[in-house]
Amino acid sequence: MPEVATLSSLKRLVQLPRSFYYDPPDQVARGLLGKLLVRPEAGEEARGRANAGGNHWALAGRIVEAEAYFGITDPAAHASAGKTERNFVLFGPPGHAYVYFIYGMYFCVNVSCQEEGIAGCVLLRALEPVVGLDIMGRLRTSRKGVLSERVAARPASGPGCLCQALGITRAAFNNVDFTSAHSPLQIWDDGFRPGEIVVTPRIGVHKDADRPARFLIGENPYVSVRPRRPRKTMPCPEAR
DNA sequence: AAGCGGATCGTCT
DNA sequence: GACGATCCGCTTG
Repeated sequence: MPEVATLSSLKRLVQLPRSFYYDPPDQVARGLLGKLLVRPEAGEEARGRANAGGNHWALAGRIVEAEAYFGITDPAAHASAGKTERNFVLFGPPGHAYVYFIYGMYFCVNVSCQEEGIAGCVLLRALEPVVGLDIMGRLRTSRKGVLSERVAARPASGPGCLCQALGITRAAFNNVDFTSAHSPLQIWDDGFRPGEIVVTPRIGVHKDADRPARFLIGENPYVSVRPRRPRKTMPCPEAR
């Protein structure tokens, strides 16, 4: 099912123009479902472990899950406290990559949207591999050289997994322009249109935890499968 | 199926 | 000095 194409075999590809990214985050998140996140000639820039596939390869995956973050008015958003050294990309022009480091170990990538000065964004949470499934597996291989069948089959299902599978780091990708023809990270439309779109609360979010802002393609096996957020522990009134 | 703890560190209080 | 827009492996039911 995955690995249906090489990059050059894909037809009718159109890189999303800047104008696509001016809409509000929830609208952009829906619009991104079904689009292709592409690293053209990824091997050119890859180093070390990331270069395991050789010198000339491309990676592409279909976006099947994304979350909307609503800028300074959204308590769950990184932009809620205003512009900082970390999140400045969100306040710039739309269609750029905001990459941040999380839990001391992982990266996550967002697509900035809305006009300059307005800090809306969309967190990319899961891809269906389309080009380079084998390379994605190598990039997901642990330091100990372990690559489970489960991970190899769904290497980009989760925001941290997605960045690892595509070799996305903050140093190399923060603030890159998705709309540039020469960008190392691009978003293309190949004509695919998702069927049913499902909306749920965002994953791992505690502030404004019930807001429906996570969008995914229904029935798609590559969406991240995560446990429901832990139930609040209720204090026992008898205990003192 | 769900819950936990460990790994690991930049960012902001 | 505490806390994540996470992931994985192990334990428990």
